[in-house]
Amino acid sequence: MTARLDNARETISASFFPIRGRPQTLGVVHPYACGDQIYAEGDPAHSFYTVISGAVRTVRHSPDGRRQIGDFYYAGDLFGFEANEERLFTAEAMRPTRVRAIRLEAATTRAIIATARQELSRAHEHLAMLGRRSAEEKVASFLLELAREGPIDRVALPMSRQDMADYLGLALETVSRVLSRFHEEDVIGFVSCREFRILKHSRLLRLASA
Amino acid sequence: MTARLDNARETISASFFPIRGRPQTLGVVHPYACGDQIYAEGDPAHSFYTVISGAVRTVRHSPDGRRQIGDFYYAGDLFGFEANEERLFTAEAMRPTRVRAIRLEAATTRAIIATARQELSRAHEHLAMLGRRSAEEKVASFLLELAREGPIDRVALPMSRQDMADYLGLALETVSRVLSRFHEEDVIGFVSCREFRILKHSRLLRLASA
DNA sequence: CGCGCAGCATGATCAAGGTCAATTTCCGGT
DNA sequence: ACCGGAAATTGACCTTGATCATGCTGCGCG
Repeated sequence: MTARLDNARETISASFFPIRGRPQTLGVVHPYACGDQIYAEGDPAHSFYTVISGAVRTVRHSPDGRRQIGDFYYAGDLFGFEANEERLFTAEAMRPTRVRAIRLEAATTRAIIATARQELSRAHEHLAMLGRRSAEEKVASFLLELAREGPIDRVALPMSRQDMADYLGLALETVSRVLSRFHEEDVIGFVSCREFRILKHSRLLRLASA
Repeated sequence: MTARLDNARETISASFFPIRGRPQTLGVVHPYACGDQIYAEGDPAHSFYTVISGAVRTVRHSPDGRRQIGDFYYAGDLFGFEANEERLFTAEAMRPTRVRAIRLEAATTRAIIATARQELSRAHEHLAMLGRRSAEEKVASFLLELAREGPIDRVALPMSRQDMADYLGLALETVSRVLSRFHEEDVIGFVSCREFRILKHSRLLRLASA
């Protein structure tokens, strides 16, 4: 999310992941196919996870079927630290994904705090994103967020329009329309509908106005 | 930051929470008048806090002046645990308030995790509140939330309509209108404009449909 | 005791974005 | 290469809630 977060991530990796070839003794690796549940809302929360490869989303359904996405997680990200005994969100693989599950009892306090920090940081960013902002602003900052690491051309959109919509609190069609408008105005270009490049970075920044 | 937390772990032993009547020696008590800043966006985050009495809100301003409220905190609540080195929100007293500040180095790991968990839990609740919900649903669940502890009649609204609006991602006028409608339909009754009672609890629950 | 101000309520208007519906495009499987 | 279904785009229309404007109410204070 932020540079600081990136730092945090590296710090964690340093302390928690294999250091200089030391064997990875902690945690169990699980593979998931696209769409598989990693855990479900209501499950007991005994572990947290690191994404080895692939992509994960956390979702929550309201009784009337509306969907809210908590966050998206990619390789290197930590997820699944819950504030409560039970899961509040369901975690699903968005494509073939490998994660390492770390039981809370087995984890170091330091790793737990690091995970909590990252989750909190993400939640706060997401909060700021949802409050009183226009569809254009939401989509623009979302695209910029995606493009943070990696080159500005050929940024992947690992999620569907529906996922983006449920993350941003918009309708699928609105997301699509805003993307089309950005394309129209050559702010972004589409390689395919799941991959874009930023053509006018400063313009996009202005549109996001975060 | 990580280094500091690490230190904290070693510094442990002095348990922060009152365990079996042992006096709380840790932390410094600060009094604030209504409107005072406890900390500001951008400040270094070296402490977290417990509310002794009064009420606190955390706020964030976007460049164009829009305001987003992170959360409201009352007596007994913990707040001010940041995922980053710097404060992302400003904390302000909403009326005469006393807080206890605990420096991170002085805090136990346990207290830090407890704070992080509470903050994360609140952020997630708030997230679910902001995504794709109608004004009525937002206001209804907010009122129910306020009434959670304490009796159903005479629930205090410690914040202004503007604060409620900035918390829910609505305009002040919308909040006012929805409250009026609830009043109209005898779902709630107003003692004064800052104090209400729930008349039709089940109806309010249905309106919230969380 | 009334003045003045801040907070709240309410009314009229309008635009952003949601909804419904029809195509079109993208892909994977045979 | 072709087909079929899912995902994405696009259009027409309508609802929700924002905005602007005005009036009301409670309350601190000279």
